[in-house]
Order: sequence, then structure tokens, then C-alpha cells
Amino acid sequence: MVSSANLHYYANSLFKYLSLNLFMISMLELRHLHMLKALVESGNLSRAAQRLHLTQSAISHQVKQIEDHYGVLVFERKTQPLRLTATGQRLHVLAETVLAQVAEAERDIARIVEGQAGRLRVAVECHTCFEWLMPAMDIFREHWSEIELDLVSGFHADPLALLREDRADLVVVSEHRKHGANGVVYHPLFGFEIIGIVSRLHRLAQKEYLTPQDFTDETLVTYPVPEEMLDVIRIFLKPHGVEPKRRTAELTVAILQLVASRRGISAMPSWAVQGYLRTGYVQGLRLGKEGLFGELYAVTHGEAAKTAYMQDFLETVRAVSFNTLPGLIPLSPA
Amino acid sequence: MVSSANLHYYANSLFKYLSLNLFMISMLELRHLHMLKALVESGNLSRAAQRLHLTQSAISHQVKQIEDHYGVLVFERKTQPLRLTATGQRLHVLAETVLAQVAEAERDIARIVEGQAGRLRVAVECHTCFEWLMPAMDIFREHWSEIELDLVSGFHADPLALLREDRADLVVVSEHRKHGANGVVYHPLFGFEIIGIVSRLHRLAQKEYLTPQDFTDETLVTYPVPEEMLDVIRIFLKPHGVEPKRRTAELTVAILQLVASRRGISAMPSWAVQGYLRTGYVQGLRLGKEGLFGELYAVTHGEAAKTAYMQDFLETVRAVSFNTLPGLIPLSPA
DNA sequence: CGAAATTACGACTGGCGTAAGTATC
DNA sequence: GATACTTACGCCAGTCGTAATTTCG
Repeated sequence: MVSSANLHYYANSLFKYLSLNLFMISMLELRHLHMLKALVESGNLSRAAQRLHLTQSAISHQVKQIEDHYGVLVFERKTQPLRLTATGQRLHVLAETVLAQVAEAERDIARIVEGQAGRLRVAVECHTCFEWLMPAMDIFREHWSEIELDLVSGFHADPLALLREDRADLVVVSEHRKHGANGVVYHPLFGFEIIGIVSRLHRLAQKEYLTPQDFTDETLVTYPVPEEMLDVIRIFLKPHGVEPKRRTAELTVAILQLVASRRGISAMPSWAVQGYLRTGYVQGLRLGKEGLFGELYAVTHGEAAKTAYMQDFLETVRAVSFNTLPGLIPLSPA
Repeated sequence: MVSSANLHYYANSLFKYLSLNLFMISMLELRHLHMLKALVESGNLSRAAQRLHLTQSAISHQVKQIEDHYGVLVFERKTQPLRLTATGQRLHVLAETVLAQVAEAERDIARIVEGQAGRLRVAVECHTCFEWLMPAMDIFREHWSEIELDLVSGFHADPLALLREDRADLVVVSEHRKHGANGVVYHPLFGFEIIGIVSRLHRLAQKEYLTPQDFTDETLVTYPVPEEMLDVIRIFLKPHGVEPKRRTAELTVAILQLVASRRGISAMPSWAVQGYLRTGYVQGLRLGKEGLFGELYAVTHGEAAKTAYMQDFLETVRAVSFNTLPGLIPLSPA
């Protein structure tokens, strides 16, 4: 038994169904374009899913939907690496251009809504971070020329103090304390693995992974920062009572040189050293059986976090990072 | 009581909710852009809804969704005609460019899928139809330069015979017989009102609408086609036993001249005469209290209807017509 | 009052998740 | 067997429709 209202509903549904097919009001949505972009940039369904905070299954569904609609495959199966078909490539080109235009329009709208300019003073406590921060800031500056963009220089023991004292609008930190204090908000940027670095010729290079004890009689080469800020020490070594000698260097290459010449071993974000591992003088090793992982957060005032340019800055940092650094892990919000 | 599976589900939903807000994976979809385009082109929510085969309510919902998302109004309320806000205009520009690019990509994909060219021989039985057919064919030719596009000239008593005899691939007709015969398919183009045309000075010009009897002692001025093809006669006059004298002219202007000089009265598609009504010598009047309405269909072979270029041709015709002719009525498919 | 828009409410369904299956290296 | 993708199945959130209400000319 179907009510009259329901009858109308069914008629309408049927009609809509027909109209979508017969009248060709394309079923393609921006969702699909986002997916395709992520798919190409991350190389397979699972990683694309991670980036979009969806499951592999959802991506598969979306791909299938496009393929059914156009009647062609979007990417070739059973190939490594992933290869798009001609159709897939065309759609990917579309995604690139369209999504860029959408982003631009949304920035324009944000300007219309927020009216006037603002400023963004960025502080980082982490040496290697400049690798992604600089290109991200460059892109941001292009998009928001009217925002005064600054880098707070110098090293600071307590970077959050910079926020409190209104000497910075955004600071990048690696430790995640909870929200709340002074209306401060944490924005997850990305997660990454911290790997041990040893010379190819070092006896430890043969191991499957490094244990805290392996560090006992070694010299640990790091950036010149207090040991509380080094996750290897704070999380991996200290809890097991291991306190190796330390030696510091300012630059990543310098640290790697020291490791290569067997003056010590190190531990760094995997993305910071990926390029150097290829050359073969040093080797990366997992820290502990399960690995040691670090995370990066941007901290801002709650109010500042609401502006569109701040959100765009965060998005830009994530996009640049995921697109240029290998092995990053998306973090869930909050 | 919530199952474990459900718990996961809830967690995921929450997560998705958060991520959509915090990670700014824009909620804008092509749906909204289609809606905005239709909204601007048709001038108000109701007509936009008609075009998209949705209800006024759905359009209102969509607008509200955008407005909530960006925190600005998209169009100013309580103004006649409809006026977009700055945000609305920016989004409309976005819609224009993006949708054009999507359409182009879809044509490219169709070419990839279908591989090779085809041809499209168009036949029309209706004089006035050239008004929209020509611009539509021009646009189509730009998009599908490799398709051989032809116009089948001459008048034909039974236009469907052209299809059967393979002398045309698409014919435009005003009568809608059911599918089936010879695997032929009817594609609705648009509906329109047929209005009576009388001189401003004619006594009938005072009436609210014309009745069949009003035509009894008048001369009916029409295009030179058999009377079965004239809806005024077939549907409006003949059933009431009214058979006025007839006089014919080839061109719309010529017919209107005759009417203006009170040599007779006429009946034509409202869109064909809209421009001339403004000038004031002739007047349009509804035919019957409820009005007389005509419809136009394109007829093709079922097979040919499946090709993308054919579908695109139909879409182009509809788009051109709705964008240039006043007072058209969307028809439901099938 | 009619035409246009908003809104409360509810129906459906399509998009996505879980989990199990298939396939490839 | 690990990794990559597909698929069956089910849930619900979001989208749309109906209808009542408001608003304006």
C-alpha cells in the first residue's frame, strides 16, 4: 500500500533517474575530481583514501561510478605503478584546472567576506621544517599578496610563548598538548617516521631495526637543540635509560657526513633524509620493532584559526608537504 | 544498544564531519554550479528548478547550503529582477568557466570512447525552427568539427520517412507519437505556448482570450503547410467545427504584416513573435482559457541516440533554445 | 491575492564503511 | 602472504519533495 504522497515521490524519483540519464545533466561531481587528483598524486587507491580521509572502498566505488558512467576504464589495473588510461588522463587534467579555479574562487570569496587584510607571522622550532615551509610560504604569498607574511627568526625554548606574547600568529611544534590553554588551537599537519641513520659500513647496518641499547656506546649526532625536543631521546632512549654522547651539526648534510664517516649515528624524520639514502653512504633503519613516529602541528589562536587565509595556509602546508615529501602519514583532526 | 560495527560507524561519521570542517575539503559540488548557472539564466528559483527538473524547494536548499558554508548571501532577496551579491557573481563566473571545461572534457572523452567520426543530417518540418536551429548547429560544429553536419532541405509531408529511408539522422517534429516503430526514439526538446495574433485595432484585441468561435469569420494566416501540421487547426479549431479561410506566407514578418494590416489573424509559437509584440502593431492572445501548448521533439534512431555527439547536439539545442527564446517550458523525458 | 521564497518534516537513496573475496607479485 | 583492488551488504546523512508559511508587489 502506497500513499498518494509516496506515489508522487516515486514518480519524481523515477523522473529524476530518467532525466539524469536522458538529459545528460552530468553525474560528475567535484568529489570525483578531488579523488582523481589524490589518486594520481598518491599513486594508489589506499593512499588516496588516506589523504581524503575515506576508505579504499570508497575510492573504488567512486572510480567505478565514473567508469560506469563514461563506459571506459579510468586507470589500468594490475600495473605498478598506477597508470591512467587516456580517459583518466583527460579527467585528471580537468581536475587540476577545475580544482585550482575553485580554490581561487573560494579565496576571492573569503576576501569578499573578511573584507580586509591580516598578517601571519610564522615561527618554527624544527630545523628541517624549512624544507616544506619555504615552498608553502611562496605559494601562499602568491595567493594572498595582501596578507603580511613573516617568519619569526631565532630559536625559542618555548615556542608557545611566542603566541602568548603576540610575537607570532602560528607556530609549528612537534608535541601535541591538548587545546584549551589560552584559547590556543592545534592543527595537525602530518605524521612521519623517525628513522635511525647509520653508515653503510657500521655493524648496526645489518640489523633489521635498532633498539635503544644499540645506541649505548654510540655518539648521537643531532641538530643543536635541547634534548627534550628530540623525540629519539625523549621517547626512544631516555625511557630505557640510554644516554649516549651527543654531537651536533646545523645542517642535515653535515650530520649525514658525520654519520657516513662513522663519527656517530643519528635519527631523523624519514622525509628529511630520503634523498640522501639513495646515494648509498648511509642507511636508514627502523627504531624499535614498531618504529618511532613523530607528528607536526601548527598552533594558532582559536580566533585566528577561523580566518580563511589561515585555513588556506594550513591546507597549503599540507598539500605541499604531501606532494613533495615521501612517506607522510595523514593525521586525523583534533 | 549500539553494536560494535555501529560504534565504528559513528566514530567514522564523526570523523568525517570533523574532517570536512577542519580540513576544508570544500563542500562545493558541481551540482551547486549547475544550479547557479540555471538560476542566473532563468532569473528566479522556480524557473531554475524547472530547468533542472527539481523543485523550488531543492534550489532553495542548495542556495542555503552555499550561503551557510561561505557565510554570505548569494543573491539579494526581495529584489526584482534577481540580483547576485558579489559572492554570487564570483561563484557564477566560476560556474561558467568550470562547467564549460567539464563539458569540453566530456566531449573529449566521448571522442576517446567512440573513436571515430560520424555524421548528423538534420531535417526540420517547422519553419520557425531555424531561429534556434542555426545557432545550435553553429555551436555544435565548433565542438564537433569532425562530425559531418548537414541540413536536409525541402519540405516533407512525412518527415519520419526521412529517417526510415536513411536520408536524415535527426528530424524535428511537433507531434509526439510513441516510441517503437522501427526503433525510433523521441527526444523532448521544449514546450511552448501557441498564441493567437491579432491587430491591435481588431475587435478581438479587447478579449482576455480567444475562443475557437472567434475564428469563424476570420482569415487565418499561416505558413504554407498542410493543415494537419497546424496545431491551431488540428487541436483548437477543427474539434469545434471551425474552419476559417486560410491565407499563407513564407516568413514570420510577412504573416505579421498581414495581421497588422487586418487581412487576417494568426496563431504562432509565442517565442517566434515575442520580438514583434513589443513593437505594438499586433497583439498576442491566449487561445482558450487554458491556453494552447505545443511541443517539439527530435526523433532519431535508437542506436544513433546513444552516441555522445547526438546527445550533445540535443543538449545544445535545448541550451540554445532556453537561453534565447522566451517562455519555453521544459519537457519531461520519455 | 498570486508569485516567490523559506521552512518543517519526512522519505528515500546514494555514498560510504565493514568485511570478505579475488588477484597479483 | 602481503599488497592492491573489488564486491556484497547495510547504515545513515544528506538531498530532495510536500506542504504549510511568510513575504512582497
